[in-house]
Amino acid sequence: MHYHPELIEPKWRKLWDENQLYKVSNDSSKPKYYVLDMFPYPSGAGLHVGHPLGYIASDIYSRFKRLKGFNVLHPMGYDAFGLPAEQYAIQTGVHPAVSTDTNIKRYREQLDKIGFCYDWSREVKTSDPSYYKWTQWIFLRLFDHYYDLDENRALPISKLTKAFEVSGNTNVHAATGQQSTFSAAEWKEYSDAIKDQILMNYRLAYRKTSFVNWCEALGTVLANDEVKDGKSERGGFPVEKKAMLQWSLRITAYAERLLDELNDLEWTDSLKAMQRNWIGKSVGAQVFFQIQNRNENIEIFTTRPDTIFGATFMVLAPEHALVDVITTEDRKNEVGAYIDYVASRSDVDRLAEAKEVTGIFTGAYAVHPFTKKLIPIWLGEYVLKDYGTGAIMAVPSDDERDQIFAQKFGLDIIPVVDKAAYPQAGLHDKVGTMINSEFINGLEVKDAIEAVIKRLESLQIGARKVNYKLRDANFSRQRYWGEPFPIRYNSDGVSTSLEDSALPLTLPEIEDFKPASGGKSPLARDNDWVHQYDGYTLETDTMPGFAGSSWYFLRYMDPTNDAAFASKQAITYWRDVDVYIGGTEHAVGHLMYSRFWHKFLYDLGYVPTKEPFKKLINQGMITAYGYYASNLLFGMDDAILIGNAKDIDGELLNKNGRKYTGEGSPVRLPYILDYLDAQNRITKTKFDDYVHDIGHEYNVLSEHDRYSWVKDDEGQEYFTVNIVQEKMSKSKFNVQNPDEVVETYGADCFRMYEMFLGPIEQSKPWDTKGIDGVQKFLRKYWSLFFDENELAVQDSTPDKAEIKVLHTTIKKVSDDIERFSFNTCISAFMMCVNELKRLNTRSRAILEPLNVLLAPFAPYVTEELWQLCGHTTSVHNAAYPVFDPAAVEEEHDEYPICVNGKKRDIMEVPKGMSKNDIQHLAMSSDRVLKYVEGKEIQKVIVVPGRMINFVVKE
RNA sequence: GCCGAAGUGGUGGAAUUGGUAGACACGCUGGACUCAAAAUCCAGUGCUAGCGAUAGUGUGCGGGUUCGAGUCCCGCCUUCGGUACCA
Repeated sequence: MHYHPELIEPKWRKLWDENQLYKVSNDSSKPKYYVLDMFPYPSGAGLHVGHPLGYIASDIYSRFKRLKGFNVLHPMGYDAFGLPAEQYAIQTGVHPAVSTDTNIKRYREQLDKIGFCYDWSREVKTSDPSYYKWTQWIFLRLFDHYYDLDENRALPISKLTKAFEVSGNTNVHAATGQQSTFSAAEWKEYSDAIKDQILMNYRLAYRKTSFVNWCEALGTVLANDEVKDGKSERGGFPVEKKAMLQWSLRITAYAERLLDELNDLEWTDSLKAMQRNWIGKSVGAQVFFQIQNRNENIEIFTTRPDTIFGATFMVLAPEHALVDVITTEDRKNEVGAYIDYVASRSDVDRLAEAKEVTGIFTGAYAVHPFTKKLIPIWLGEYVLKDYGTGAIMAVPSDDERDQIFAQKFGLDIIPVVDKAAYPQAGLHDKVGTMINSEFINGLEVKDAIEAVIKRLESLQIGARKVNYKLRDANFSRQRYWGEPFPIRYNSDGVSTSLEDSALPLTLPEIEDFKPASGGKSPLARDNDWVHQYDGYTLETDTMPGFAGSSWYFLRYMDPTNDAAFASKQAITYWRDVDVYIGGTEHAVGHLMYSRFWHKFLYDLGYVPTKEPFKKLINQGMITAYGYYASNLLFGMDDAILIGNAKDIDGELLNKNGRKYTGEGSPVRLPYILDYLDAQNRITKTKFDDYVHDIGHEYNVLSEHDRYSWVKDDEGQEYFTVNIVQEKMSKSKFNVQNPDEVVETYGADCFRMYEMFLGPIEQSKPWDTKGIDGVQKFLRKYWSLFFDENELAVQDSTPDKAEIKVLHTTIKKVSDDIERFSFNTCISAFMMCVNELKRLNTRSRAILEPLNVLLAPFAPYVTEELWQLCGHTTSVHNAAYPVFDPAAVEEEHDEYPICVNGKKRDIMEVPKGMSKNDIQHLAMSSDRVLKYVEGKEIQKVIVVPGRMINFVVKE
C-alpha cells in the first residue's frame, strides 16, 4: 500500500467537519490557551503561498497545545470592510458585500484544503451587522468618555459636565484639545452648540476640523500609517493635506501607557522599537516667548532648554494660527505669497527637495525671555504644524537645520555649548559646558537643562513638558463600505449619539458607489437613510478599516452574543491572546489601535487584562523571485537573444493581452521567455536554467547593473538578468497559489515544506526546489507502517536503540515547538525516520507515539495511520507522548579528549561520574598521556557532557 | 542620519548556555536495479594539496579576550526592515 494523500485528505476533511472535531467550549476544566492569527482581508486574488506561512505555524502550535492538554481557542475570520471591494464596486457595480462574500468563500475553500483546526463556528466577519453593532457600541463608549489625567484612566463625560457645572474647566485635569478656560457660570450660559464643541475637545472619540491626508484618487482621507512616502499605501495614489471636519480618536491620551506597558510584552525588540518610535516620546520644556508690543505669546517646545541663550530667531510653521496676527503690514504681500507657495506643494515635492531651505521674515519680533533682546520671527517650511506647538526657538549654533536656515538668511549665530572636552561628540549630543549663557555659564548641559527649567517655572514663562510624536487617529472615511457612525446632528449641528438599542445602524442598500459631491461618502446621496430620524441628519462618513480589526479577538470568545460584545463569563475564561501570529506590516497600525482599544475597555472594566496580546510572533513574508531585464539590454548590437524593447513590448501585448507598463520600466522575465519561445531562439527550460544559476554571478555586479553575461562550457555567451525579491501581488503576476501545490503534493507535504523552508520570522523567496525531499520523507514515514500491502505494526517490545531514537525526537520536537522553531522539528523527524528505517522498527510502542508527535505537522497522514493501527478516536485528541530522560541516557558517556582545544581521541566514561573523577580517570589513562606527550599539563578542563581538555605548554 | 535585524558550502538552512562548524534537506558525482525511463536504494560531496591515510585552511572584513569564538568585546563593510526637516 502506498501513500496517497489525494485519497486520505478529502476523507478526513469531511469526517472532521461532520464530527466537529475542532469545536471549542467556553467551559472547561482544562487550562485555556488562545492562539490567534491576524485575520485576512479577503482580496480578489485569493490566498497565495505567503498567507499560510503564519497560519500553518499557529495551527501546529494550537494542535500541539491541544495534545498537551489545553483547551485551545484557535479561531479565524475576515477583515471584510475595506477599500478594494469598494473600488471594485465603483468599476463594476458589484455590491461590496457580494464580492466580499465571493472572496471569503474562495478563501475558506483554500484554507480548508490545508487542514487547519479552526473552530469555524466562531468565524467573525467585520462587515456583518451583528458584528459591527459592537464596533459601533465601542465607538459610542469612546464618544461618551474622556481621559482623566489625575486618575489616569477613561471616565464618563457625565462626570466631566458635573465638574464644569461646579467650577468650570479650571480644576479639570484631562487629555484635551481645549485651549481656553471657562467658569461654572460661563458653562451654564453656553448654548448647546458651544457645549457640544467644548465637549468635543474632551471626548475620546471626537470631531474637529483638522488637516488630513486627502487622497483624491480614492476619494477619502487616510490615517498617517496608511500613507507611505506621500502616497497611499493601497494603490500608491498621491496624498495631499486638506482641512476637513473629521472624526478622530484621542489615542494620544494613552501614549504613556502604550509606551510603558510595552515592556511587559513578549514581542520582538524590533517591533517594540517600531512602536516606541511611532509614539516618539521626548522630554523637554515648553517656553513662552512674548511677542513685541503685543499681549500674546508664542509657545514652543524644546528638548534643549539649555541652549536658550543661543536662540537668535524663531520659526513658525506657515500654517501657524498666529501668522496672520503678527505679520506686519509691509510684509503681508511677501508672507502671503510664501504661504501660497507652501500650500501648493505636496508632501511628495517636499520630500523630494528635503535639503532645500525656504523661509520668510514676518516683520515681527519676539522678546527673549531672559536677555529681553528682540529676536526676529520667521516662517519656515521645515517647522511642522503638527509636531510640538508648530513653532520653535531656533538655536543655529546647536541645531543643524537652524544653522542652515541662519546661514541662508544671514541670521546671528551665538555659540552656547563648549564641547572642547568631548572631541567625539556630535552637534546633537547633550554634552559640554555652557558659555555665553548668563546664569548657566559653566554648567554641564545636563545641569543647565534643569537650571533653565527651574527658572522658567519660577518665572511662570515655561515648564517641564513631555511631547509625543503620536497623533490622534483620524477616524472618518468618505466611503460606503465601512461601519456607519451611530451619530446624528440636529439642525444646529449639535451631535448626539444613538441609543444602544438602535444598534446596529446598518448600511443602506445603494447602487452607485462613487463618492458624493464635496468629498462626501456615497451614503450622503441616500436621503431616506440620512434623515431616518426626524429633525436629525445622520453622519454620512464611515469608520476606517482598523475599527473592526481593533477588537475582533474579543468577539471570537463569544461570537454570537447579542447582549454584549462577549459575555463576562467568556472574557473571564479566555482573558487575552496568549500567542498572536502575523506580519510586521501591522506593527504600528493595527497593533497600536488594538492596544489602545483594549486599554480603554480595561478602564471601563470590560476586559481583565491591560494588554491584548501577550506574545507576538512575526512571520516573514514569502516573496517571489522577480526577474528583470533592463531595456539597456536591448540596445546592444551583439545581443544574441533579444531584439529591442519595443519589439518585445508590442508582441507580448498582443500575444497575452497583458499590459506592459511603459517605456523605461523593467521587463519581466516571463514576457521575455514567452517572446523568446515564440521566436524559437532559446528554449524556456534552458533559459530558466541559466537564470537559476546566476545567483552568485549577480553578486559581483554593482547595483546599477541590471544584466550580465555568463559563458557556458563551450564559451557561448548568454545574457542574464537582475534577480530581486518582491512581495507577491496580483498586479505583478507573480502570485504562487497554494492550491496547485496542495493538489500535486498534498496538504501535509505543503504544510511541512513551508515550515521546512526556514525560520518563520524570516522572509524568503518561494520556490519548490526542495519540496521533493519532504514528499520523500512522507513516503518513507508511511512505509514504516507497511510491508507491501500489509500493515506491519507489531506489538513487539522495542529495543533500547529504538526507544532512544523515539525519545530523542520527543525531546527535540517538543522543545523546538515551544520556541517556534518548526524547521528544526522537521529535520528531527527526518533524522528519526531515517534511523527507524535503518533499525527496521515495526514496534507499536515506537510508531504510535511518533505518530502523535507528528500529528500537528501532518494532520491527515497521521490520522489515517492512527485509524489503521486500530484506534477509534482521533489522533488529534490523543495524549502527547511523555519524554523519558532515562531512555536517552547512555551507559557510558563518550568524551572527546582534547589537547589545547584540539580533539585527539575519544574516551568512554561510566555514566554519572563526577567531574573530579573523570579528571582523575583521564589523567591516569595511557591513551591520554600518549597525546600529551610529556608536555607539562597546566590545567585540565572537564566540560560535563562535552569534553576533557588538557591545557599544556606548547 | 537615527533605530532594529542579519551576514555560515553550489542552494535553503542547523549549531538552544563559549566546547567535535556545516545537522536536515536540495543540487551535483559515481554506482545498483531496469530493455529504457520514472521511482527506489547505496556511496561520495566546505575549500586547497595528496592515490592515500592525512595535513593545512575555513562562519562578511580587521583586531582583541580565552586552553577553546559562528557565538563574547572593540573598530569597519554589506544587505534587509522601520523611520525622519520630530525642534
